[in-house]
Amino acid sequence: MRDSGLGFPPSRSIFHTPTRYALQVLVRLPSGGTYHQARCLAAELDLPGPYLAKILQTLSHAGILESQRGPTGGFRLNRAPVGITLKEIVVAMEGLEPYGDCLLGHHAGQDECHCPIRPAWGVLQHLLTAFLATTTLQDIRISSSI
Amino acid sequence: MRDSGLGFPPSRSIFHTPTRYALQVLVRLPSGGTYHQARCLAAELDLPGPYLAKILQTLSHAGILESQRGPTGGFRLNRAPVGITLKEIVVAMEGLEPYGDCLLGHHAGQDECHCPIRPAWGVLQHLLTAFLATTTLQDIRISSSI
DNA sequence: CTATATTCGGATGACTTACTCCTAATTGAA
DNA sequence: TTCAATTAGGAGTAAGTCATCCGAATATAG
Repeated sequence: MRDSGLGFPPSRSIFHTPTRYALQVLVRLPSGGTYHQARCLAAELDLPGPYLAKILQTLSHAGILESQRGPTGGFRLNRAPVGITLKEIVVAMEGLEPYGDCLLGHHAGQDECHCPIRPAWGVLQHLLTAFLATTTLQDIRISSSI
Repeated sequence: MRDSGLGFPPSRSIFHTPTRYALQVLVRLPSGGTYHQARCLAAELDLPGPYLAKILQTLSHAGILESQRGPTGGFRLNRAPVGITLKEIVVAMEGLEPYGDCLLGHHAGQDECHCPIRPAWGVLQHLLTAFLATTTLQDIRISSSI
């Protein structure tokens, strides 16, 4: 690959790293029952332990996970998977909903930007936001839970 | 907005900043004629001057722009706008094509990942890549060029 | 009550991204 | 030929992201 001279990364992901880590854990967490320790989850998914603990803490503050300290403590889902959308997870991890801005960087609202790229991009933008808003943990759950 | 404790940004854009700057310039550059100086382009678009110059340099290396030094020098499109796709611009600025990876971070090819999120996400992923590959500068040109 | 195991939360360090500055190299014009 | 204007390109700075570490708080088990 050519070097642009600006130091750009070799790949682009649609989500930030903490969001991907959060999703990897959430799709494997069983819907109820006992608590799961951050360290064990990190080991099973081969993720950096202390960093994942922070992420679980963030999800806990957002009301997506429930935490318990002490022996037999850990994290578990705070609600049924059918009630947790991708959008809620992304907002919890990254702040605002992604795809809100114009492709060119205009900060107008989703339907207020009138630059020529909008007719084509607007359709995709609405599909993306709908995808995040309607897809729940129930839809992307993994059968072989931890 | 709540503080996640991880220092996440207040907004998410689908492209990196240099890519957005590049697009802002490219949609306004007339298809031929004289050269346009980096400083003037930056002033008109209210973008950081020396940084935009670097970006124009990158676009020049990628064969999207043509550059000329000295008085009356500057930058101009190297080809007809109909032949320059969004994908080419993004690849020039960011390296690889975005949206190649799985939402959960699996690095398998676009059709090789079999995690449960794929059926829903795969459709959107193909729409996005098609959007980037088929949309050209001709489609998003701005009438009131600089 | 004590010891142990776990989350909580702040501080800190590396690495990446965004941006600036300065010195060449090159071109056009007087 | 000389000078001024412009891009070329590298080093350097600032802010953001990713990740680790450590002590405090809390809950369970004996």
